[in-house]
Amino acid sequence: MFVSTVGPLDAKIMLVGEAPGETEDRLGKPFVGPAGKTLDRILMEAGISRHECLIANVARERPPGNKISHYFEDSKCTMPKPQMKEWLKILQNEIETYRPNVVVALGGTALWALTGMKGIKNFRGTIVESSLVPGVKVVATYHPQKVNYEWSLLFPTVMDMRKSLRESDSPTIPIDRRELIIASKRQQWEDYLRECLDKQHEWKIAIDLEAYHGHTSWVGISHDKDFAMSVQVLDSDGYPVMNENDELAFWQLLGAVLTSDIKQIYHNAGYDVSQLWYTHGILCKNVWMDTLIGAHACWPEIERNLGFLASICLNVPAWKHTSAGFTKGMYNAEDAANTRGIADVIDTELDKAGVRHTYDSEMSQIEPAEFMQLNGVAIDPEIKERLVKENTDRLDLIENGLSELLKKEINFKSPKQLQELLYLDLGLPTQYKRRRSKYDERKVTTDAEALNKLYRETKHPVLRLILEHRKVTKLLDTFLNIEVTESGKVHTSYNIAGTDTGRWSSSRSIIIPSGSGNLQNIPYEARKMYVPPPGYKIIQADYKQAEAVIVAYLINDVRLKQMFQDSFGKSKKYCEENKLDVHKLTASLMYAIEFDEVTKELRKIGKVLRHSSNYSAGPAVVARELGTTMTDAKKQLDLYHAMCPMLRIWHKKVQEQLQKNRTLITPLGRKRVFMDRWGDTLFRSAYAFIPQSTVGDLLNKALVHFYKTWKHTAMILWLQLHDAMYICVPEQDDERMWMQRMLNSMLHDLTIDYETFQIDVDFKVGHSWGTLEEYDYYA
DNA sequence: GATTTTACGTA
DNA sequence: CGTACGTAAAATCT
Repeated sequence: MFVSTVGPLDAKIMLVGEAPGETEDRLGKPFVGPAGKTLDRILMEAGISRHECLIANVARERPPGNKISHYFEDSKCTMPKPQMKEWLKILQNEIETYRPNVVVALGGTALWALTGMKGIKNFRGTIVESSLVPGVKVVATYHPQKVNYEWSLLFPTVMDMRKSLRESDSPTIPIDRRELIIASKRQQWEDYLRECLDKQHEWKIAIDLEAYHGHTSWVGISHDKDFAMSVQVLDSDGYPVMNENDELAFWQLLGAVLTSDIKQIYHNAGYDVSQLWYTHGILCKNVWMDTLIGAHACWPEIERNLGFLASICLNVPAWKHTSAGFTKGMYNAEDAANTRGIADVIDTELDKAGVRHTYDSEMSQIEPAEFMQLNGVAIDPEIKERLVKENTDRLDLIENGLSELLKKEINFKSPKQLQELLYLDLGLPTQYKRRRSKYDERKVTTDAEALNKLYRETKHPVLRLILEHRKVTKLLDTFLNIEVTESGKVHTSYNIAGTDTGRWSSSRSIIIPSGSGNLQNIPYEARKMYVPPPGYKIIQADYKQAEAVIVAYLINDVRLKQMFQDSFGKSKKYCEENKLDVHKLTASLMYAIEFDEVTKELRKIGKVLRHSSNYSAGPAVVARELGTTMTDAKKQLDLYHAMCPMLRIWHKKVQEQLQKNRTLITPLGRKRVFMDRWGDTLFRSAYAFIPQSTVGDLLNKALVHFYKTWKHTAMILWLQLHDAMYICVPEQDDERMWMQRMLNSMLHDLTIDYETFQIDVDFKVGHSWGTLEEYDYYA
C-alpha cells in the first residue's frame, strides 16, 4: 500500500525515514510498527511531540524482504530505479511546499536522498544543506529500527533529535565560522604562541598532538572554538620539515606557553602531557580540562572519541575523513578547535549533571597513572627465556602427542579447522556457545568450556591435548614472547576513562610500545618474570574480599557485616581460632549445620554460591563452577537464597531505582545512567556496578593519596590492579613501615544506608610478581 | 589492508 | 542468560 506523508503541514520539523515496514504497509501510515514505537521513545526523550512533526519515508511502498536495495540499480544504493526517482520527486515537492525549518534524515537512505551523502555513522549529528531542496537544513541521525537492533545508539539518536529541536527554531543553516591555519609558517606560530603568553591569564588553549611512530608530527593549538592553528613537525615519511633552528625555537616557545599560567585543555591529557614530557622535556603546568575525562564523568556509557563528542556538543561538520594523508594538518587543527569548543560544553555539563567531584577525582589520577606508564616494569631476561623455553618444549610434546593421535596436520589455533576435526572427523556431539538470551542465535563453538564438557562426557584424549595446546600457545603468543625496551622494561597505558564503572583499564602504550600491552590480565605463570628494580622489593596491598563486603552492606546482611567487623585488623590465626570465615559461615547457614562441621567441599560450595549469587549468576554457571548437574546447582541456589533472602530484595530495590530514573549512585558518589534496553542484561550490569565501581574508586583514591604523600621518596609506584596497588621500595627499608603508610592511604570510611565501615587490606612481599608471599601484618 | 569474530587472560 | 576490560590469530569483508 502507498504510504503517504502525515502530520501538520506547517510543521517546523519533518522526519524522513527509509521505507514502510510490514505494519506501515498494512495501515498505510509511516512509523506505526516497532520502529514507530522506538521513534516515540526517542522523540519523548528529546522533548519533541510526534504530532507536531511531518513524517514521511523516502520509499513509499514496502520493498520485498524490507530490502531497500530493491529500488536501486546497484548494491551500494546510489543509482535509483525509475520508481525511486519518482518518489524522490514527491519528497522534493513536499519539502518545497511545506518548507519545514529542519528535515531530520532517519538513517542512511534518507541521508542519501536528502543530501547525496553516504555513511550515516560519519555524518549523523551534523547539520548540512539539502541537495534535494537547496537552502533547506538537514540533520542526520540513525533510523529508529537500527536503534532497535543496537540499543547503544539510543543516546546519540536522542542527542541528534535534541539538536534538531534546537535547529527547528529557524530555517537558517549555521555558518561554519572557523578560521583554521594549516601548517602555519614560522611567523604565524611565533605570533600566536607569543599572544598565548600575553593572554595567559585570560585564555584557555586546547593542544592536540599527532604522532608518527611515537614521534610528534603535528601540534594543533586553539584558544577559541572558531580558531586553530596546526604546526607541522614531521612529514608523512617521518622526516623533519623545519630547519633545526626553527624547530628548536618552536619547542622552546611552546614550552614557555605550556609552563606559563595559561589554562590548558586536552582530549586525553595523559597522552599529550606524557608525550610532551617524555620526548620534548616540557612539563605542562596547568591542565585545566581533559575532555575525555570530562565526558567520562558526564556520560560514562557513551563513545568518547572527539568526533562523537563534537557531534553531540557542537555544530561542526564531520572531519574524521581528513585524518589520513595530506589533510592531516587540517585534521589536527580541527581536533584542537573542536576540543576547545567541547571543553566549554562539558564544563557546564559537569555542574548540570552534578558530577564535578567525579571529574576532579579522575583528574587527580592522571599524574600517578602517567608516572607508572613512563616508569614501566622491568622484565628479568633470564626468567623470560626460561619460561619461553619450558613452554616451547611443552608445546612440542603436545604437538607430538596430537600428531600421533590424529595423523593429520591442522592448525589448532583455527576455530574453523577445530570444528571440522571435532564435529565432523571425530563425530563428537556439536557444542554450542552459551547464549545471553534464548532469542540469540545458536553458535557452534570449540571454546574451553565446550571442550571440557566434551572431555567429561567422552574422555577423548585429543580434547585434553587441544586444551593444553590452547593454554600454552596463549601463554607464549600473548604473555611470554613479548618485546621489551632497550632497558629491559615493559610499559602500559593506564586508561582512567577506560571503563563504565570508574575502574581503570590498561592497554598498549603509544608512547613506549612494549610488553603485552594490557598489564591487568597477566597470568600467574608469566608474572614470574616481572621484577622490581635492582636493590628493591615489591609490596602488594589489596582490599580483602572487597566486593563481598560492599554487597553485605548493600543488602544489609547483619551476620556477614558482623563477621567482617570482627575480623577487621585481625591476624589469620585469630580469625581461624574465632571461626571468622565467610564461606564456612555461608555453608553452615545453608545446610543448618555447626560451623565446625563444614567440610572443605561444603566450604567450596558456600564460596562459589556467594560469589555467583552476588552477581545474580544462574544455575548453569554454578553447575560449571562446582562440576555438578543443573538440577543440583538449582537446589544449591535455592538453599542459598532461602538463607540469604536479602539479596533478591536488594535486586528488586535496584530495579525500582532504575525504573525511577535509570540512575545509580555509588557510595563514593559516582553516577551512572543506564541506557540499555530494559531487561535482565541491564539489571545484571546494574547489580555489578555499585560494588565494582566502589572498590575501583576506593583503590584509585588511595593510590592518588599514597602517591602524593610519598612520591618524593625512593618509593616507586609499580602496578594498579583494580583492587590492589603494588609499590617497590628499597631492600633495606622496613616493609612494615611501608605497609602502615599504605594502610593510612587505603583505609577509608565508606557509608551505606547511614552505616560507616572500612574494607581491610592484605599484604604480600617478594622479589618477583609471580612469587610474592603473604605477609600477615596483624600477626 | 581493514574490520569482525573467536577465544582467553585478569579483577 | 555474572560484568568489567584488552590482545592475538583467524576469518571475513571490501
